[in-house]
Amino acid sequence: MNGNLENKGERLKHKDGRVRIDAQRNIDALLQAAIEVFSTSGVDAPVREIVEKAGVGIGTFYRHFPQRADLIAAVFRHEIDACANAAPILAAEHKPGEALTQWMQRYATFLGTKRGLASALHSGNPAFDPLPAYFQQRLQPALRSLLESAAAAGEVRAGYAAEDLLDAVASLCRTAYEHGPDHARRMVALLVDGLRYGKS
Amino acid sequence: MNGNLENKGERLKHKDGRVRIDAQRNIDALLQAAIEVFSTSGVDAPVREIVEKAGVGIGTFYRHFPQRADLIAAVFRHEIDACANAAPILAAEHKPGEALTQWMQRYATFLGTKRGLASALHSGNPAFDPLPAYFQQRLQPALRSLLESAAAAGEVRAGYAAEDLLDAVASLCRTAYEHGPDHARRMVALLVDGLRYGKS
DNA sequence: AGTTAAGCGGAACAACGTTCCGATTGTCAA
DNA sequence: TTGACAATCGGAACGTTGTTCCGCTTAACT
Repeated sequence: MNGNLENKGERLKHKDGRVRIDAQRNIDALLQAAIEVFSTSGVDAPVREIVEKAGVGIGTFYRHFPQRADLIAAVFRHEIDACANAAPILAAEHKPGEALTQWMQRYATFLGTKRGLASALHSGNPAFDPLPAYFQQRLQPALRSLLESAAAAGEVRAGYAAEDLLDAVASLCRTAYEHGPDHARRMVALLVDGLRYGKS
Repeated sequence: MNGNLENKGERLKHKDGRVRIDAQRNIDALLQAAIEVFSTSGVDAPVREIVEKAGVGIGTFYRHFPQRADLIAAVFRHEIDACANAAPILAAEHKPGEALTQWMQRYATFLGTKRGLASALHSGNPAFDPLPAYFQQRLQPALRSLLESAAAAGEVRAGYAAEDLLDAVASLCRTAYEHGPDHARRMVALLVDGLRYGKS
């Protein structure tokens, strides 16, 4: 996770290709405020509440996020990034099997956070269209790397695709979270232990 | 399905316990308009669009449905009633097994219509709280009656609870409708044929 | 027919997403 | 350093929503 929460993609600004520092500062402030407000008041929170917490004007908001949904999509991308970036960090701090276990729980937590966003994703708004692809593109390599390391170390069985595991945990969490977060954690742990079967 | 779309439950009006006929006429018009507008523009259609189609004022709307969600709930209840009331009619017109088959398709169609409402149900609005119970209370006896008749006639196997079948078809339709309405119909037909196994 | 309260209609309010534009300010050339 | 320009900023203002309010109308009973 880099310092700039969002580089505004590849859009070029001003004379050459850089973004003005005040603009970048406001973008960061807006994203940070949105993360906090969304977690407290949900994704339906008014734009004015976010801009107030960020300390910027409404016009500034709509300059960087032409539609409300663009902000939600940006927050979503940011959280995907944070989850994906956690993989190499965990891999460096723990043994391969333990890193895999912890990342799976991290992923499950992310899915739990995303609950409010799930219905927004299926709202048909075009702003959310690229998100599922981005989801796979970022998370799949992250998990695959952990998976291969753990398999190479002989801590888990090989032969399970990252894509399938991501889907399995996602559908597991969708129903499990209705029985409380603890239940979801146990089910995910159970799944990962299944990968360990016959190895430890 | 009776003439009055809605009797406003057990709420008593005027001197004794009756509702003024102009009020009842407007309630009927509003519900009828809502059914049409919801099927065209979805459940997010503006209140003003509904009252215009019904030919009444906004004040009249909010007199009978204090919140927008109350109208949605009333439409939902009405469609549940229509589905439940179809059971005895089908039972009178067809042989028990055929009546069961047709009602299941009728129920599946109802579930398809309800798609837009599904997300509204999980929105946390208290106006929708009593709906799931009403759903079971009305549909369960309707199906049980058809089921017992068909079993008594030796056309299907006995021993399957109405509640379980309702849930099964519901979850079947939730995923099947993403592959087109035809697919959902085939899956439901397949399930009912399963009940016939060894009988025809 | 007269009385009364329920019902009616729509202007008006509050909150929302979004647009617009004059004032501000970062950035580059000289 | 300074000037000039364009990107950026801020918030007033617009259009659309759900909802409230209240003077007028009318069904229903005596």
